[in-house]
Amino acid sequence: MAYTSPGKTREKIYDFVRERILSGTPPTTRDVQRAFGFRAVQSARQHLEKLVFEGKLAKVDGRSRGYRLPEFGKAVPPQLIAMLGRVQAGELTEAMEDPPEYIMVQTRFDDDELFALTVEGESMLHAGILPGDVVIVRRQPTASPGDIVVALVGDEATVKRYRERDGRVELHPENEAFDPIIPREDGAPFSLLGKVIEIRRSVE
Amino acid sequence: MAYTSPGKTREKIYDFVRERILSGTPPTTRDVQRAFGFRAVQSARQHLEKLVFEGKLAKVDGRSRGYRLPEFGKAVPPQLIAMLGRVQAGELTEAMEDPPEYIMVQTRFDDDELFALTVEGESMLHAGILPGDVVIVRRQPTASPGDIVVALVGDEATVKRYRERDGRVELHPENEAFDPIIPREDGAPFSLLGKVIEIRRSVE
DNA sequence: TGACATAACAGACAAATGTCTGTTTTTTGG
DNA sequence: CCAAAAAACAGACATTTGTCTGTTATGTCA
Repeated sequence: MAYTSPGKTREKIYDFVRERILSGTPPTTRDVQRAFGFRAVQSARQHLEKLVFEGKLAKVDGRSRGYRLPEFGKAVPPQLIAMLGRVQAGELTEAMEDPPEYIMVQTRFDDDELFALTVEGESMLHAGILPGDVVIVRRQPTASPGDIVVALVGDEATVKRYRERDGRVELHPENEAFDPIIPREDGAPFSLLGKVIEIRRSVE
Repeated sequence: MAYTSPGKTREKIYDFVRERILSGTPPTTRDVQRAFGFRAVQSARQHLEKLVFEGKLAKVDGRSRGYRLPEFGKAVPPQLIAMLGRVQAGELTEAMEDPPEYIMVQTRFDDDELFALTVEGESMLHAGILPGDVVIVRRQPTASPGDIVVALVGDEATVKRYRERDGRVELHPENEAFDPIIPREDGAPFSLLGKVIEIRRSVE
């Protein structure tokens, strides 16, 4: 490879490695070599080791594809969580799609206490939650008044604002066209699935 | 390792591998061997290959740590994009925070044509965009009527609905309390920064 | 019980990958 | 221009990892 001014190529290598780590497969030393057209492995290795020395990359010695992003030590690591779909027999199951879909989130919660769901209906319009929005939910059996929660009412998953009134749970829509759900009153089986911690909308 | 009934161990291996892939480092055959206490590499390999055959895992032959989640072949790779902050001298610059903040997105667009921004104000309330929401924006100099765009009006970045009327550009809020902005009329310098492609809200 | 499929083991080779020593070329900065 | 630093190259060895052939043990099911 042609000679470049100090740091120039290193920066590109950093970008390349970062990209690869984020996409799920850290590169091997020779991956980097090939990607940059080095004629010697050592050229790639030198840059990589320097990046580690500078603290811009971390590394597990001796293991293949051992480069990591250091900031993930302290910062919130990205996690993939499953998109859940239909409601079946009283519980949410993975969507029908054969390849189950995942979305990437960054939270301090553990990924197995999280799931995501596509919102149907306009009952939370005034809370800024529209049909088609994806909500990311943390599984928890209880909630605090004011929380936006996902609950199973009958065999339908629904997103509502959690309230308490006279010691009873109430699920409030945020749209005048809908009525509050007062679980024990209308006899529908009720269970709290979790609390909404993030909302996403794609508008391409 | 003790003998187990058919499929039993295989299922656990699948969970193990999936976990490892999701957490960023696919395991090696011998990682699996060790994790399950097999005394032969082939034991692990046999299970892994069968999982691939069943379609539950995908694999890049010959490469180290070559196991993948099958759905990931086509999925969009995640990217980190910069959170932009204040408006300075007519253009958006990176927020003051020393460690520049990044957020992870998955889109088909290139990461250097994307940026993210925190929404201030309630002018897009009825479009489900609240103060504090993060919008992910694709830089583009033009837009189509109906798009939600980010524009620089004066020296303030603003999120509005893009409209055209009599061949003139209009920026419409979605909240009666605000008035449309008709750029060339009130003489304020105007430039279109880009189009909003995603909205995110954290509600922890 | 016996035939068959599956699970697990043994040992080895080959390819990929990490690592090393030393040299040459180019850039940088005074 | 010169010395020092950085970049790139060359070639090799060691370890890790993928892969293979064949064998033994255990579970399944009629």
